[in-house]
Amino acid sequence: MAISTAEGTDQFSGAQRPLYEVKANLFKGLAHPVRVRVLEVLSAADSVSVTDLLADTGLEASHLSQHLSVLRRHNLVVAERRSSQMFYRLAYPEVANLLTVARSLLVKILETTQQQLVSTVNLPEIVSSDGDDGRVT
Amino acid sequence: MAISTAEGTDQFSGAQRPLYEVKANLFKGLAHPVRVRVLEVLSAADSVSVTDLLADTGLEASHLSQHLSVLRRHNLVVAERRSSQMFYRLAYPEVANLLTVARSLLVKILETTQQQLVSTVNLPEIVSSDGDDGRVT
DNA sequence: TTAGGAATTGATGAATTCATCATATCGACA
DNA sequence: TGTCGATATGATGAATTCATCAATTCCTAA
Repeated sequence: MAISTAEGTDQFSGAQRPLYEVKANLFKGLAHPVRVRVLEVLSAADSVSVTDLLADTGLEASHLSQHLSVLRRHNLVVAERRSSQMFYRLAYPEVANLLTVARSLLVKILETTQQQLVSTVNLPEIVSSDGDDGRVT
Repeated sequence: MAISTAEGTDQFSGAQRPLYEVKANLFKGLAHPVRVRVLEVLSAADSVSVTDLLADTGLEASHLSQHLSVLRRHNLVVAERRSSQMFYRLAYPEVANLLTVARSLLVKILETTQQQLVSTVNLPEIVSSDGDDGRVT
């Protein structure tokens, strides 16, 4: 097909990558519930420790870590060590914008398809730790 | 993990799907260069025929069709038959917004990571048909 | 009423992503 | 300096997505 994939799959593989490939790759980075959840949590707080994220998501540490690694690789988050813990935050406020706009679109779509939105409050097994008021982001 | 996947992978599988899963699923629908490209083309025109999309992308018909099917399943586009041809358009203008916001984020990211944006004009094998001036969307 | 163009569907192997487990690194502090 | 808590990395099989090819449906016009 016309759309080359020869230059690699991240967004750093040389100058000649078409925008739509880079864009698709960005969406790939967002295309997992755990990663979306993490970004939502980070959108609502300046900086969150991995420990807190573990509590929030109920994930196994290595599993979360892999998803954080994906988010880092996509330059969506940045990590910083503070003494013994790692803290993550959004790399750019625009990441939160993207989630917000995605949500608006979803509202439209779900309205039309007769679905009801469910806030994150009633969700199975997401342990709500302090600071998380369950608001829909 | 805490995040259930038992309810299916589209956005229609019952009311109890957490927002972050639905959102992740939306991003999955966008996570392919062909689909992004198609949405970009549709963002710039009211309605485009499959024939034109074929010319634009250089894809094999069945391949394009599968991606169009994904976009339909995700409610991102709607199809309409006009005599012998199928015409596609964005299901909601918000779809275009999402692409625009994604682009802004990408500009930020690529600025930081020293990458240069490349317009779609110089891309290999994308046949530029009438109406497509190669502008970056 | 059938031939042909336009588009979709189905099937298949290849490639990618995911979840899980085991192991490794890094830093604080005893 | 050795050990423990915190996090990351590596390896593996399972699941999903992709690309390609063949077959099918739908429409139009001869």
